[in-house]
Amino acid sequence: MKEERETKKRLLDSAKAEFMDKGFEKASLRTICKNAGVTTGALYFFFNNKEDLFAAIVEEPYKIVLQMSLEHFDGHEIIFSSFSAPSDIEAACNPEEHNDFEYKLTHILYQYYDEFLLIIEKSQGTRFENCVDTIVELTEKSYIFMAQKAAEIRPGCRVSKYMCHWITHISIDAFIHILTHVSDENMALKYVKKVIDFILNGWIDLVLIEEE
Amino acid sequence: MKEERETKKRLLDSAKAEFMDKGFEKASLRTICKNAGVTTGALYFFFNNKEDLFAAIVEEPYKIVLQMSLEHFDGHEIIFSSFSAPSDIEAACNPEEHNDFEYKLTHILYQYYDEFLLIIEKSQGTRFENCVDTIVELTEKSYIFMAQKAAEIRPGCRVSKYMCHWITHISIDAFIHILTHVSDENMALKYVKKVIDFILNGWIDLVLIEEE
Amino acid sequence: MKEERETKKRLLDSAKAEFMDKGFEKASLRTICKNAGVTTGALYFFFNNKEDLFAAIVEEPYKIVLQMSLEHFDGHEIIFSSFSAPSDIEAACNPEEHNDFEYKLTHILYQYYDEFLLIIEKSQGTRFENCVDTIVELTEKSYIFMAQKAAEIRPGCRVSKYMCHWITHISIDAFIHILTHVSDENMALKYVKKVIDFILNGWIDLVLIEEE
Amino acid sequence: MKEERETKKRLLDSAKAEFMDKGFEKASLRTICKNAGVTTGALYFFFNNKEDLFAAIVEEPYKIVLQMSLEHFDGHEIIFSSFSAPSDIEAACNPEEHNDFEYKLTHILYQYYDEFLLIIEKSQGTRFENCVDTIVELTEKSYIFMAQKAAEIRPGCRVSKYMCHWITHISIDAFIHILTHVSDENMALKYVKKVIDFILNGWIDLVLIEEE
DNA sequence: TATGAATGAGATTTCATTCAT
DNA sequence: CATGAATGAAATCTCATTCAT
Repeated sequence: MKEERETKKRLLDSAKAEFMDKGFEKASLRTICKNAGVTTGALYFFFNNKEDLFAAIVEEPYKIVLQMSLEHFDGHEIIFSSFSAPSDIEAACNPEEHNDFEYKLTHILYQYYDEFLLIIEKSQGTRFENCVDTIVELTEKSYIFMAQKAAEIRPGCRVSKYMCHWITHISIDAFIHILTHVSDENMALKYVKKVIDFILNGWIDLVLIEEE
Repeated sequence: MKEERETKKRLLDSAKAEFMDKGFEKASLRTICKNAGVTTGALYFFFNNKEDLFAAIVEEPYKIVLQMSLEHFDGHEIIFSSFSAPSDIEAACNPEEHNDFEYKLTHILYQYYDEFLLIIEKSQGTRFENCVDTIVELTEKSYIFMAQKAAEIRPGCRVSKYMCHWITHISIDAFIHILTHVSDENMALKYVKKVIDFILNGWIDLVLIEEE
Repeated sequence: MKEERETKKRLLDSAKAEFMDKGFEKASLRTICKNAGVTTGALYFFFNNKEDLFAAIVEEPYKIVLQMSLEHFDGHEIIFSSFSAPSDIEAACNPEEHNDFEYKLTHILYQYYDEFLLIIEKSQGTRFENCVDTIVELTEKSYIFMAQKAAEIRPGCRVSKYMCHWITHISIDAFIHILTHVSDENMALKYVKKVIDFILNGWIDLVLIEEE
Repeated sequence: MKEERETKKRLLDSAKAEFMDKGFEKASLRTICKNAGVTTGALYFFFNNKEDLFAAIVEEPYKIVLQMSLEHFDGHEIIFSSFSAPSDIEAACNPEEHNDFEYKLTHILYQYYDEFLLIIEKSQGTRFENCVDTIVELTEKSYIFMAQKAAEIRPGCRVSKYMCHWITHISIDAFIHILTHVSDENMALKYVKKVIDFILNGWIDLVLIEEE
């Protein structure tokens, strides 16, 4: 029993190192098995194939973030739906409101540091290669929703879909950039705050276009 | 003579399609040759190896952009060096000043649309895989230089290296995002302008940190 | 278990035949595998690469001879160091003294007949291609040492390094010549003896030069 | 006309360098042509194929040596045929008698230094790969003839074919060894003399076997 | 004389996966 | 639970040679 877990764990550790080193596609199952001290056959007892092995490493952390995001943005929409006065939007753009989710997200990212690096930088060739896009799409809806609310209040303005997409993209990309460039979580939190400020400050003018 | 060029051109076209489809590493020389209607040996008459073939497609466009950027940022530093009054920086941040370079750059990117897509998204495994980083590094110097000038004028402030890096990153990344999401050059130009406005508006507050 | 060994053995046998036939470089792994009745992939389960396959055939016999030689010549130098009278050298040149090592060597060579033929004549392109030179270098030291002792006793004489090298070369080459021309071990032994006599009779005059 | 010769000469020079560097089989015609400043097609105007190119470099020097040897050994046999007294053989073994041919041979070898190195060390895969054996066979006849004459005079003795072969082998091999280890012709001549002395001194005892 | 394009067969090596044991 | 053998297809690259121009 113990040994069983041992072997599986050794395989996962070895795989993590190999995937991190070479990326999914160039990683060699032979090497993974050799470093885990088992033969290739053993690997196929625990995992169905190469991608399954990769998934066994990254899937859980990814699901956590996905779930967190879904819950957050679902809540978001409910709040936005009740907006009526311009001041509501301003309030929603108040950075303080954001700290909670973004900080929790940052914490998760650093908790599963290796796993998210794998998803972000080494997942090409797996079903995780578009995870970031998925998160972007999910986040995008909120931005569009908020932008539309803002547009209703500012007459003569319409929402630029593309700019909503871009601002979402850099919002998510900021987390990735910080994760891949800053190893200390506390430092990361400061940068996250700075970036949020920067984005919230300017985003409305960016996504709203004055009709000609 | 004509046929000669024909074959090389057919190979380049076929290669472009295959690289675009599968990326450099997964692209198959066999397939490229088959689609070009020649044997693999023929390919090696024109190109030394797989990477050389890739380079034959993307090198020239890349060199153009690199050269353009070098010249632009060299000129930049000269201008910045002469700054003395705070108003100079404000003037430099005036979006109008930027239009020239950024618009020319955008034009080049769309002129060699396929080639830059290859560099950006399909060059992993070649010496072009870090081209974007190279451009970022090159651009970063200007941002840092400008930020330092701004810090001299605002007492009690210092420059955040990381934030300079990030703002450079999203500046360059914006071009990439637009190129990969917007196929019409005129539309792209509008977006470029919007993004520049957004960045120039907020960047100084982002890169300057108040000393505690 | 049995089959396992069977396949590896079949591969080694097939490889031996192919290397013998075409030499290392022109030998085809395809052919080796085809004749062994397996796919090329199978070969790479047992051996890392072409050279590893070659080494698997010849390494052990070579190590035996190398080890034997090292031990023999180490002992040699100890004996020589104690020489004082001219008669000691004469005694050392007594062919009877040599029989032991040279006969054992001959026996080993014939025991691994094919393997040594491969090393001697078919190893170009492998790390074994200079094995003979290695043995020559190793043997040469003894000749030089003995020659110097002889020179001390004959005043007005000095040692010709080149001639020491040449006599070593033909000493070793004699074994190779016999191995490649005489298939019967007993016959070979007689020839070895004859050759040793011939060399020992004349070598001192050959390697010593009268100073002018 | 001049250019024509120029091209052919450049090809030959380039080929000589490449063959010397890589040996016949690993030499690349592409490289040879590139270094000669012509295309592969041009090579095939002057030479029929790779081997023909090699032959164009080494054939003449080889023919000279072959012719010299044939004449020498033909003359030899005539002389030997007239032997009757034991003293005749002793006289024939007098090293002075040999100087003439061996010295002339040495001179030729050094005159075409590169070419003979090619034949000796780099001709594997061409029809010249057995040139040395050919010369040995040719020389061997003389040794056997002389040995038989000697045997007639020493009753109870017979000739060892193998030993005749070996002594011939080292006689020829000595020239090769000197050529490949000594670059100065005058030094080489001294070594040739030494070696001839060594061989002539002992060879009769070597090739004659006392009948049991 | 010489070019330059093209052939076509060959080489070694890598790899995820399967399966009987 | 794990072994270890084996598959089979694919990969890039090299090369001597040919031939129309």
